[in-house]
Amino acid sequence: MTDFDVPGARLASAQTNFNRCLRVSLARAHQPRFRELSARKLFANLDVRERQVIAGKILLRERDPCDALLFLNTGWAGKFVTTRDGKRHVPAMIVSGEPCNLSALLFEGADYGLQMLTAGTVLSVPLAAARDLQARVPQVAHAVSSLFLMENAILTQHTLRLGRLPARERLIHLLCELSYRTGLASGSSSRGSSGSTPMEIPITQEWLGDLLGLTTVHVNRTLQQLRHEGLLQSRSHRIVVPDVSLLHSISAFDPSYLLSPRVDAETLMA
Amino acid sequence: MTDFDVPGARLASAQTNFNRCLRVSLARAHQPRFRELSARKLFANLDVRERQVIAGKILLRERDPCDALLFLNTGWAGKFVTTRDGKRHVPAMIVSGEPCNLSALLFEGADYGLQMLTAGTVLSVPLAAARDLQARVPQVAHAVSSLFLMENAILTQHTLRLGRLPARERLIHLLCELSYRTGLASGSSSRGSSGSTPMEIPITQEWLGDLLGLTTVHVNRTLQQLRHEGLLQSRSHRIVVPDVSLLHSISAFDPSYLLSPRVDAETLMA
DNA sequence: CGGTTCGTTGAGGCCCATCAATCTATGTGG
DNA sequence: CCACATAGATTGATGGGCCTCAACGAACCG
Repeated sequence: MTDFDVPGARLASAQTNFNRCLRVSLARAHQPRFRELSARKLFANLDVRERQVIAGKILLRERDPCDALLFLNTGWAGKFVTTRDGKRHVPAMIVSGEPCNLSALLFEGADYGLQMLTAGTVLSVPLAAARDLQARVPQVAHAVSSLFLMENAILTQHTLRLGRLPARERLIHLLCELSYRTGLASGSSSRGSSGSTPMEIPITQEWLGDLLGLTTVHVNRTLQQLRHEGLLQSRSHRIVVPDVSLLHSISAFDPSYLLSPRVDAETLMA
Repeated sequence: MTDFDVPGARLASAQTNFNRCLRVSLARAHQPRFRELSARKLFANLDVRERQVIAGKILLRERDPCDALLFLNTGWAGKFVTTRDGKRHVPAMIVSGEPCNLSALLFEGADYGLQMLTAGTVLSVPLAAARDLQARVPQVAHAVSSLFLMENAILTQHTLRLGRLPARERLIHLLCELSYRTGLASGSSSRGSSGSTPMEIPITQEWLGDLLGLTTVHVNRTLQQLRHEGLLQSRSHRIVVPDVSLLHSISAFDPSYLLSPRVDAETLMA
């Protein structure tokens, strides 16, 4: 159950990875200006640490105070809360490149826990420094708002899934969203050819259930159904979607909430 | 279906009402410094308009562009989205004093519609001016982030309701949240005495269903159950909770996500 | 007073939860 | 190298919460 700072040579790249995370997050929020802005100017003096963590590692306990802003550099993680009757609820997944505890910037103590689903690496920025930057640099403040907005859009869609979709559609809709968040949207196959776009999600059926408001038993049966339809395969700890575009074609998934044109940061900063 | 700018004498108070809305929003987000900061200094030159609107008025249509930042001054409103199969989903309610379309600050076009549940008044700030302010004044940027965070926390709790609670608890939990958001928390009876705290919510059972992921039929039956338990009365368009503290006592509702101490703005602005 | 919206009630059925057992994969220690 | 432990996946039986369809009553409004 140990994890450790990445030593030596890899430490030098912590700063680089942090910038990459910010670029990923902000590019996803369509703030193109930040791709260049952030890297050199804004975060040059930050004390970014990179940590390797094992699968199952709890990065943050519910209601624990926290003195760092975390980004997930590689791997998969999830937020969780424990209800009074002992059940677990998962309000959100976190994929690589996304911020983990944005609320820490404004809120003392997270209202959720944070656990790794896989092994991976986590970047951390001292909270005081991050807050200072947010307060002093308008571009940073704007970037923070953009990230909050993205989380809001994702949460809003999640309420739609939970409130309005039956299990099968709930699952498909989630998989579609994750395909976009991991950058594997159907049309954007990196090769120009018309090859299928595979996606692999390292998640247990228990996590899926807690995320989708279903029991593991029903998640299992729903997965079987989708397996029989040829939409996915599932092994232990793992769901494989051989062709993401197939999912998109049958789900009428509208990714605009993840992609819509935002106000260009440039016009705001002028 | 007409609505109009408030003429003459009342127009003069638009600015005042806007400041009140900001104070309400930010005080709720525990940013005490803003109570004084915002009123005179920050928003002095904004062209705030106040509009009276009738019940049922659609303030914003889904996917419509929008050129104003809206605050709900008085009355009740709700966000809604229409699913592909024609059903309506309600991701959030808006009570007086809360921002309506925060996302407009960063996002071209809302991804939800906005409708009044009651008659009321709406304050609007030209979007360009609001964005300018957000970009130039760190305090405003920080305030915006605070408001996003508050929405975020409310959405997160909503996913817990939808994903983990049965109809009865879902409804009670919602009522508890609304009691806090309207400032009618059980303990905070304005008179020091131990009188009961009543709350009145002007909402139809159809809206409740679309908000809680239930059918109107089942909302109706659940309300009947709570009525028989003496927890509430419901008339047409209206739910009355005679004693909010009763609800709180049976629901184990934890309002910390609405109340927890935030980072004081003062320390950030120093 | 007629139309429209909202609320209410009943019958029937399905989706999904619950309970419980079995199976598999993985890892661990003797 | 095997017995054992553990976590996750799978399967079946049963039941209940909530949906669906449909009709009627009640309140509101022009």
